[in-house]
Amino acid sequence: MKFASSYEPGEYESDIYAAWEASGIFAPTVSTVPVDDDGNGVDDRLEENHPDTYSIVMPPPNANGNLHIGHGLTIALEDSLVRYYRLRGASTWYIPGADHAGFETWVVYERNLEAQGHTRFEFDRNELYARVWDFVAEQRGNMELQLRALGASCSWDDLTFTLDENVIDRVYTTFEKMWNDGMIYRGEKLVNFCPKHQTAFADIEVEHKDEKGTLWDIAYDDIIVSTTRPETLFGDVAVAVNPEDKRYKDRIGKTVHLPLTDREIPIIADEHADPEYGTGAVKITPAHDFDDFEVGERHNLERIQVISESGKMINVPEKYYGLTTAECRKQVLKDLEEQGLLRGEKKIVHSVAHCYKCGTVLEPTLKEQWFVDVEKLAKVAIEHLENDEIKFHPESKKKVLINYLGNLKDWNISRQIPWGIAIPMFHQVDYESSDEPDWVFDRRTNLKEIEKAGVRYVRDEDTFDTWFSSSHWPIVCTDWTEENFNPYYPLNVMETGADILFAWVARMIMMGLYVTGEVPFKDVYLHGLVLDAHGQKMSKSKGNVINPMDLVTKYGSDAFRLGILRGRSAGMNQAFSENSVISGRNLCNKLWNISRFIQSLVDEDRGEESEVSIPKPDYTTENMGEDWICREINDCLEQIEKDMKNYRFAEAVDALYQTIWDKYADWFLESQKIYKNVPLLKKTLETLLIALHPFAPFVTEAIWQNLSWTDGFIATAKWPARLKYDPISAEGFENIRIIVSETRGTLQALGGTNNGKKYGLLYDNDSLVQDNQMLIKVLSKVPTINSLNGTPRGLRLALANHELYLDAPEKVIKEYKETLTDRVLSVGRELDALNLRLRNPNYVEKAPAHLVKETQNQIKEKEKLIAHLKQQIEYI
RNA sequence: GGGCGGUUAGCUCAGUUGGCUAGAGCGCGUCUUUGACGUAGACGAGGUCACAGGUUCGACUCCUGUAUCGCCCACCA
Repeated sequence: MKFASSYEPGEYESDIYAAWEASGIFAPTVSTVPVDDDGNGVDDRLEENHPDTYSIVMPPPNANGNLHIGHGLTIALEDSLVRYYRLRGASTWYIPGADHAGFETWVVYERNLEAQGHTRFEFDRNELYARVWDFVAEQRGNMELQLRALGASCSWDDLTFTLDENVIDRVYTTFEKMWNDGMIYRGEKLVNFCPKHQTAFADIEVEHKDEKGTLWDIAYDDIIVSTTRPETLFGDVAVAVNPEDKRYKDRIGKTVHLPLTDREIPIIADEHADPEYGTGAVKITPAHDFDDFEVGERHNLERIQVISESGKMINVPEKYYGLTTAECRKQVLKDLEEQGLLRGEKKIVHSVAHCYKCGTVLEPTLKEQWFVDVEKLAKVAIEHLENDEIKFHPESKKKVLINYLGNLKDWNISRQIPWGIAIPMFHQVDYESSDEPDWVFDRRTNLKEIEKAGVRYVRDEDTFDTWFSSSHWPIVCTDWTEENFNPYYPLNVMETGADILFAWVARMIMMGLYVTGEVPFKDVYLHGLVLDAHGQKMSKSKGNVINPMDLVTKYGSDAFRLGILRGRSAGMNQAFSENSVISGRNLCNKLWNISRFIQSLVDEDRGEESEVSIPKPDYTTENMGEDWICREINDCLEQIEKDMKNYRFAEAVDALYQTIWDKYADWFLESQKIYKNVPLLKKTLETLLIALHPFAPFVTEAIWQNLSWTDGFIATAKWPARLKYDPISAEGFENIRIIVSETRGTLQALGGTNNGKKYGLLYDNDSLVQDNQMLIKVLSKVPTINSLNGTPRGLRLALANHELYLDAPEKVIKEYKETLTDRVLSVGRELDALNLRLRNPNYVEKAPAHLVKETQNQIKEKEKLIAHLKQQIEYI
């Protein structure tokens, strides 16, 4: 037997994936190389007769890491789209990637290095780069196996690593263009610097946390300033007061004595000083505070660096030299206290910048770095966004993004870590010796030193911010070039986490427009965070992390995918629990058993068929149940098509659950236990399997391979066309469903056990019941169904339009009287509400006619029902 | 301070131009060895749609306000 009594995903999944991969079906069918079939020199794909393309790039997971739950969601979403469009006949290109994860990987590597008793300073940059490369190569591969286990139908030959040559080439080309366009500049600015990791960060990488701190009041002569960082006073170059502040008006332009030193510093007027806060006077330290830096710019003040990159005091009186900032603060406070200059302290809560990786407090540090002037980039991006060239899901994120771009500051792209793409800039060694520029662009970053026009240049040691290269992702993955038309660019959709809207999506849009002149993708779908079952953020410290691979092993890949897609909508953080995966597993098993059952009917049927080979008969519908299921399946297909277009994954999955389980299995298949229509069973099963395949690729393929009549892979099947059926007959089946449900419900309500076995059904003068008596009997599990000849007897079922009785004894019926009375009351209330609505002249006048008519019909039905119920009560 | 989002059943969530008796999954209760499936089937209980106003014939849906939870950005000497 091919079909075991339950579906065991572990027995099928890896073989199925291997078969898919070996057959090459994940590769796109339309190439990126121009095609000129008719020799007219024009790429023929520009015309309409070629298949559609569908392209999507995977946000590259860390090359040497493992997949976490967010990746699981990413793959479930993206692969469902890709498989769906593949079934719809598009040339799909799902491009996998691997991220060198510059900083992340570096942190892990440096930790290893330190564990072995080494430090980064023992090696030069090239050596370190080579060592990390080997480290990553050793660890690599895990995540790729995990992507396969999740069923990702990506084109493995096209896997792009963020340090691949073509990526670096493209990044250098862009950088060169920007350099020539004057958009790159080297500036000494304050940067967020992590003293532990010895690198700077972009604003976006900084994590702000509220912390308790102290605000000290210090006397600078007669002016009291407030500060949370007394140790930086050695870097003070001014005291600022608000120009409107009357208290200090006549002091502006004068000087005060800087405590603990012999320096005089000026009192300046600047809006930055808030008269309401503290004493209204602020010390200005341009080298160690972002606001002060700007004040310094405005007033052309000196920048005195008093904290080194390793966090030690420099350029300070000898007493303080070499102390850590914490030690220095203590000493300064002590000395001020002794001199009577410390005038007060207050506990406050303020937000402090931390390294998002190690939690160390970031030190604003003066550094020479490469910056991208983002003004033009942001402006162009905003124009295209406002022009609606990219559709966002959820829609609201577009506004958020435009708002962000409107306030963007210049982008620091220098990082002081060796693991990354080297910045292709070289500076002159001997500045005096030539008129050549100080800095030159050159791609030969494998060299430390180059010579140009007889001048020696040395390479900048820094590497690019990863987001600078990542922002090229749609361009590099699709092999976009300046020369050729590329049918895969722009991407159809960019699917990624809402948390990197600014860091990644914003930059891809700016870079895509800058490099290609086009937006890099047509749609953006952003998913929220996967939270634990109680809506809490997953974290190692809380111990509530769910590993997707554990769930795949336990319940199967399909179960995981179905489970994580359910109840999820774009942009929303959503809780996730094992329960939803269990429910997915159950659906897979259900479908498996449906298929097993149908295969057994097909096997039986074959024996009875004549041996003469006649053309394969198409299916036809022969009764109401068959017409009905065709209608329901068609509705389901329509729903899925609409949902996929709008990225409503959960709704599509829901529609499939309901159709397969509540309709196909519970009603149609049950009815087929009496009337078998094997061609239709085959056709409908195929349809449902294909429709579910994007979401549950493995079980549908496993079934497809086990069925006796199907060919090829379901993964490359054709999306089903609508089924043919008789709509009037289909609607008729709804009556049967009402009759059966009412019968079942009444049997349960009668009290006692196993009533279904005890009481038969009687009908009077009802052709629908007469024509379908077998079906009604079997579905409602009554022992008999007969025409009532003569006086009605038993319990009349509460159906407005059908004369149907349960042949129960009087005693049982009497006990049911109360239930009937309750029912009359409740139907009565519904009737009152309907009547009220209809008695409102405004409703009758203004509501659409079909609604009014519907209300009238409902009233008729309810009235009839009440009459029947009352009649029954009296009869008892 | 600016912005965004949530508040619907015990839990997690749907509810798409305002219109059938507000739905699903899980959980809960009762019953059931039925031509596949107990990872199942049948039936059922459970909701003042956060609150207060407003618009409308009609509001979970639109508007205003309040409460509450959460996120993002900026600022915090």
